[in-house]
Amino acid sequence: MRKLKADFFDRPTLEVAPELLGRYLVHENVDGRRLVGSIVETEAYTGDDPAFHAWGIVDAPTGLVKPTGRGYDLFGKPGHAYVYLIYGMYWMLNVITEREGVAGCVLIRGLEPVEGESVMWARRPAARQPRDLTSGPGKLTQAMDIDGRFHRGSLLRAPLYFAEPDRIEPHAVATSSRIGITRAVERQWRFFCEGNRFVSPGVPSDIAADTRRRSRRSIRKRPS
DNA sequence: ACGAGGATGCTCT
DNA sequence: GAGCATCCTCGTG
Repeated sequence: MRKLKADFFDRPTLEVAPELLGRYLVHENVDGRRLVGSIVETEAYTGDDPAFHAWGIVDAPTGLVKPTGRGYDLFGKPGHAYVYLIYGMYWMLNVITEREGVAGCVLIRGLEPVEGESVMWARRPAARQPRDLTSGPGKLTQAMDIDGRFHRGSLLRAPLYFAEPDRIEPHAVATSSRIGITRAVERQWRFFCEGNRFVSPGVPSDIAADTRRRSRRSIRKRPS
């Protein structure tokens, strides 16, 4: 099992995101226990992307980070971690993509446990069945013991890194709109292993927006 | 099997 | 003060 190197991530984000499927995320814990998951779901975010956190500090046509941009200096450092807290509770793990100076990253949204599953059960008390352990971006960071201490760190070496398994399980790659966003919902930038139980249960944002429209209309039509 | 609502903290307006 | 790349619990069928 070889670690993925910087050149894997030093490419267009829309190439990296689907190719991460079937590859491993490995956390070598301090107590020597290894937590390993096979990636089954990812999302791409780029500089030319209104849904991206770095939108606004990026020159939209080129995707280049403006030199005046505060923070986000790590964009353009392929293979590094962009980790942030969402809803005050859950950590999201992204890996930086693209060449130097260009903004982009891939959100890891789903893992299939490969090693250390007993540790994951202990870290995820709400889990009722195996799929509850890692089927979502917030769940998998809890299970894998990933939080803000990894922000800005390298994901090319221990304790946290990506790896090429001895054999990649055959899988069909499906796409959809990304989950939980309100902008650029028409972009089909979510990639997942079709039929895999560890894909997150969320509804793609274009479908969710359509469902909301329908339910509002039915309320309006209801006689009073 | 759904659906609604709450938790909770950081960033941006 | 609002919004957020989420998850969990507790209702109702």
